[in-house]
Amino acid sequence: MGANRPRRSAPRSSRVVAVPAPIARVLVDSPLPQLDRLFDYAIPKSLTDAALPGVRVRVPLRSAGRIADGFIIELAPRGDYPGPLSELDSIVSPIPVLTPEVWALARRVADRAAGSAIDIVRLAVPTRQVRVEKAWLAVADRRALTPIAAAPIESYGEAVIEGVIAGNKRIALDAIPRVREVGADGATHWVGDWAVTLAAAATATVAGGRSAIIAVPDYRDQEQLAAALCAVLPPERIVRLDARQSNPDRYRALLRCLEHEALAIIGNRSVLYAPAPTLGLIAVWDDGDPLHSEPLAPYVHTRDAALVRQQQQGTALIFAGHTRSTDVERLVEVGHLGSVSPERLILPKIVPTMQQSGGDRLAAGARIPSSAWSTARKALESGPVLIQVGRPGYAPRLACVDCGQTARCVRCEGPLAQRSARAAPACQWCGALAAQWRCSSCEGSHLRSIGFGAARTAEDLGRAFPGVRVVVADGERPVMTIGPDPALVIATRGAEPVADGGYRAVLLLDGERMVARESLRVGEDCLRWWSNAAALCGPGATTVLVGVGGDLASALVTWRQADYARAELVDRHRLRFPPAVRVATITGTSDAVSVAVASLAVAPEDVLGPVELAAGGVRTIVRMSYGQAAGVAAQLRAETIRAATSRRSRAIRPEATVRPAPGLRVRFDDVEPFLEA
DNA sequence: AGCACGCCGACT
DNA sequence: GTCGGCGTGCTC
Repeated sequence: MGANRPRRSAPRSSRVVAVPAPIARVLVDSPLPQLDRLFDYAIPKSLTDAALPGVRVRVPLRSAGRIADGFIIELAPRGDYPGPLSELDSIVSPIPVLTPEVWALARRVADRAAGSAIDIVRLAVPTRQVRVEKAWLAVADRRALTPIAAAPIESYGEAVIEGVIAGNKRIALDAIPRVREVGADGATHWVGDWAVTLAAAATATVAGGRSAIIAVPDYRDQEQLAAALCAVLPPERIVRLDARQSNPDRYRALLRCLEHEALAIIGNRSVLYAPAPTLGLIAVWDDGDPLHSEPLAPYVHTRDAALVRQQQQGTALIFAGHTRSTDVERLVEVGHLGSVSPERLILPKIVPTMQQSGGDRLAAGARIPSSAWSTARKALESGPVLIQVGRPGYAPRLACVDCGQTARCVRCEGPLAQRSARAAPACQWCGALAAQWRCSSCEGSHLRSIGFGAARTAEDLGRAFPGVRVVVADGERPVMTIGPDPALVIATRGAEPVADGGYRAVLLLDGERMVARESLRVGEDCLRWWSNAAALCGPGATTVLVGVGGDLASALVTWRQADYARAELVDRHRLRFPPAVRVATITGTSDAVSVAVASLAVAPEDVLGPVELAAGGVRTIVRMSYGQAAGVAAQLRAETIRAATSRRSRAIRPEATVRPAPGLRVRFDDVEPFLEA
């Protein structure tokens, strides 16, 4: 940028002197990796006033033969492009919706992930809504908002969290496992204590004249946080910004973020890309939840976006949770994050129960030991009881009566399951009803169910506790809250409602099955699911963990999740597994992948693969140290562009048997396929 | 992605 | 002689 400064110093009477016609550098909205850079455009006279950095524009793009969308990133007196410049076609809206901070974040985050900045910008900036914009512009007088008074943040020692915020420190924060009642506008809500703490932290930030961004994994968490915030901040200080909103709502929220007064901005993962007036705090709740991992390219995790933005803007940073992800533990160990725990430990009462049950003859009895039964029975006298199960539906798996083989769809080989007691068995992949099912190995035609889904558990428990209300909460039928009256709440992990006053007891079922799952993160995930459920207990309530022993059970019982993460990380270091190392998953045509991998400066033992993919093409996983990652990402980006521009790969094999997706795809830090490699 | 430019075979 | 095939490369 310095090279493009005007040559002459500005004359005194600037109005009469012709300024050299400035050019606009534009980020074009195109999915093509080779267009992920700035293009210079001349600014026509009619647009000089409105052509400001951050505005959405339309520009001609020769080869696409059309007008493309884009954003002015910067203005310069002259460009370095030697050819003749095209002119900006038009300015979509005069509002600079892409702020310099968000642009810098998008660029850096995309570079780290070997992806396109525009893919991040698209998450950051919703499309323009004319009506919303007009309404916003019509509010001419933006009166100063009333100042906010900070209340002390409880339970973490005097001024500890306030010090973190004021000193722009970075910490991992252990949340307190209990529920609290918060009141706003006469109504009261029960929320996790974590929401109260983060709301208080946001308030302290806003009171200091700075904004706070808080990212939560899902809508249920967002509702809790919103309720806690409403109790301590006026509504004009709170902005919600998430993917679930309609586009007009998102645009309205974005415009509010462009105002100048400090705000508390909450939402799910993409909230990290919100513009924020003087950002002072970034907080992430439960960073181990997979919902924090962005499913769209370039697949940037909330945690990474938070770390980059913290570094760029020098804000305070809080990763809060009941458990500690190995990723956050690693950051604590390298000294990037401090660690803050509650002043006084509040431990939920947790009892592990290795299997073998009392003699209840009901089906559910087979997996609920008698001690858990009696805990539930007693607790149901005074309030709601939570039963956490592993799977939704009725029968999560079906098998052939005759040979025991898992029943599979005749069309696509997907596993069959039963949604409810009366539903016909159907394929879990393609949804086809298995009407004329025949066992593929023994020709049998009768099915039996394997395992228990939430609906089946509900049915059995309802029979065991006649007259008690039974509520099923899962991904399909979400339940946010439960009243204080006795009820059996059967919820799949992660879908547990918050109960008024907390649950009187919590039963964690199917643990054995959850632990048996093949995944790098099973341990972390299970501990997180169980801890989050146990944290919903009311005072004195008992959590029973059924059928699991060992390190996981003792980490839960002693409530020492950080110790578990530490031990887990030692193993990951020994095995060179993430997050001890970073990994890049490279997929594409066999040629493109092997050329790309060969160009990387990594040791041969860190190249895992290639493996053939069913969809065609191959996949190779490359692991690297954190120090190597920037170089590897840059190289993979160059290879992606090369694969996208040279068409030889397609021409060489016109009659290939399976047609793989053209080009090269790169994804960083996707741990799921790691074990298969 | 689209679209123009460019360098070799059948054509009025 | 030239019309047009698609392989190659660029997009301010």
